[in-house]
Amino acid sequence: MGQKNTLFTVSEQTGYSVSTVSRVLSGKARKYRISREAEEKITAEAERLNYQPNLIAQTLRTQQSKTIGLLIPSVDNPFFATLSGIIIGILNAKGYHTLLADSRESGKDEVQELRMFMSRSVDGIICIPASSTPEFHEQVSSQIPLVLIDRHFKSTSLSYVCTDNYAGARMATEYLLGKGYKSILAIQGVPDSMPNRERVRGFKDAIGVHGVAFSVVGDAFSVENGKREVLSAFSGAQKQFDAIFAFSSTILLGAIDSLRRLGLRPGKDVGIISYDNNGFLDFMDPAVTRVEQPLREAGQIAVDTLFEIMDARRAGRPDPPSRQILIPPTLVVRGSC
Amino acid sequence: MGQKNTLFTVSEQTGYSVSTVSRVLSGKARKYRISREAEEKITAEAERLNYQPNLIAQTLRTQQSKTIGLLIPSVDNPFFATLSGIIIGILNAKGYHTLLADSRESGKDEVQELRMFMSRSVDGIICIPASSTPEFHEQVSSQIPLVLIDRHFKSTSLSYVCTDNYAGARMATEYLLGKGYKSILAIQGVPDSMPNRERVRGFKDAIGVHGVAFSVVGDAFSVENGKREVLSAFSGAQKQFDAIFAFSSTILLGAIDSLRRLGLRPGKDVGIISYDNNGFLDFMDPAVTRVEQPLREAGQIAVDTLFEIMDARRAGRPDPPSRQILIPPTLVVRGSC
DNA sequence: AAGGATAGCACAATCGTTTGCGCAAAACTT
DNA sequence: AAGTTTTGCGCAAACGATTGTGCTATCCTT
Repeated sequence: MGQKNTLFTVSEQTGYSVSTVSRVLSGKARKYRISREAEEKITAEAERLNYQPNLIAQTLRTQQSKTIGLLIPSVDNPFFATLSGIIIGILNAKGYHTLLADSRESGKDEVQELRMFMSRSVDGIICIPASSTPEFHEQVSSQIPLVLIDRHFKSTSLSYVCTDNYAGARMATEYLLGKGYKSILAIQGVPDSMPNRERVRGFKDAIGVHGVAFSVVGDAFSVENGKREVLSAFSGAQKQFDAIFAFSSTILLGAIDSLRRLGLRPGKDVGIISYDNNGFLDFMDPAVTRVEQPLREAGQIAVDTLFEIMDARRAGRPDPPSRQILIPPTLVVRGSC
Repeated sequence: MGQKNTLFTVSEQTGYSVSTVSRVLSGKARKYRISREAEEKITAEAERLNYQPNLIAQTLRTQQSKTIGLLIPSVDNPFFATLSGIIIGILNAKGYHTLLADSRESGKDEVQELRMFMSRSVDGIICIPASSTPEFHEQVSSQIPLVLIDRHFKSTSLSYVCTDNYAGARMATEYLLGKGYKSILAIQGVPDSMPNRERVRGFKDAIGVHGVAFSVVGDAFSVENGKREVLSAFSGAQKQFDAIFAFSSTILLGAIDSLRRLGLRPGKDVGIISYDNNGFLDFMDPAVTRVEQPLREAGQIAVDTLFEIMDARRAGRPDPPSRQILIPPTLVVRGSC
């Protein structure tokens, strides 16, 4: 049942042509002056056959797939997973479906996946970019509405909605400094990504004013990276730090793990502050002071922006002015520093 | 660039017919005896034009979309999100893309989404079912290869790969009992779902042997549910428990939150054990003893099983024998009980 | 009763690919 | 030189839907 029945089946069973059936079933009966009688017979038969339109054929014909492509740098990262979940939920509610792809933090893979989205005629794309330059995204955007989320590019007309990572990192760092910490280790994520660069900038600017010791290390938003960097920074005759700023909760976990291995108590021997929202952070030992980002709001704005572009293009209007939004994050104070 | 160029464009530019171009570009040049010369010219021109096949048209014609539908009960639940991530990763590596949908734990929505998958001509479906009966899934399965994961139905020929929830819950409960706890509160998730039922059964069977006090409450795999049930079980003149078995890590968080509100120390005043893997559980206060499920293995088996069915059907062979797998979970002992 | 208006529907092209079949020219046979 | 085989490619149908255009009854008008 289901997929087997096409307009043609209904057409055969009712004696009406495929075109008439199509018009009735897509709600255009009035517009095309189809008789009540025909309308009822056709609707009844479609019901009986459990007719479902073939979205593939529909897409080919109308160039509208009711599908949005969502491209993220890593499905494994809980931060991206959470954000994806939020976006998928919003899209579902709008009757859109989501094709989810993973660029594995690789610019090459990202281009691949974007090409794929185009081949699949997605109606729009939401992307957390992995590339360091916006050229390809801009090309894509000229064909398919595209908005960036979480990460953006320096000079581009692409619309984006991110959180203010500079402000967030600066706020976190100043909080640490206010607590009297004297040497701070920042463990960063993917160095080239805009949020990371902004966080580094915020961190350094905050430090700059006070002139305490610091170091920025690391290269990935992963648990492994957190482990590795803490091990190499705290073991042996290395320089020691009295506080750590983890740029993501995954990094945080790795860092804590290594601290414990080294016999250091996170939050006591070493102050801890982190980026990212995660329900678990409140239940850790100690609960982690952190910079939270309003993800739901960001997701909503991204979707809204995307749909505005889509609507405009469909109506033949010019794109709405590029919207580049930085949402302020929040410092959530707990007991880890 | 990109999407605009079709076989027809390349055909026009090279002077060869659309069919020849198609055969060359889909690697069937040899099979159809296309001359080297034609092949080279066409390939070069396609390259130059940056030709990308239109997957929608391809799907319509070949009935193969290279897309798998993944249906989960809730994108918000980190457990499902993690499992989804794993599956999407595996599929990506196989060159398949994933349409991710959310049934919101509703049988109605699930049917909707499955219909949608059929309309979209997905090549296969992986599903964590929300319905209580398998009828519709079986209907779908007769049209599109489908395997269940994490949850299954009582008597069905559908293939599934789940973890042994009975064994897991029994193991956890026996561990609690071994520790001397005398009254245990089990906070369950969605009552009708098979994993939940199995866990309840494992819990009760374990209890049965020892005859200690117990209660099974709750109705959702959510933080809220955990909060609510602990509040109502521990506040006022209510019966008190000396241990809690949370059927998911989300429930666990809620439970801990309420315990703390009530001035009870999780792991000290009340023993805690949980279901679910989650990197954060090791960093909580105290680290949580839990039943972990081998998700990566489960995902891999599900995908493999799905592809075997897909291969068989494509080759016109009968479906391979239904594969119903229960993977044993692991008890990870920490300090919370 | 002849003419125009309108209602009600079907024809056929189209979206971009794939593929069975067939046809012409070249190459080979005897 | 006539027939046979092979080479190299194009025609056209098909996948399932949408939609501009046009055709035929019926109806109204006078």
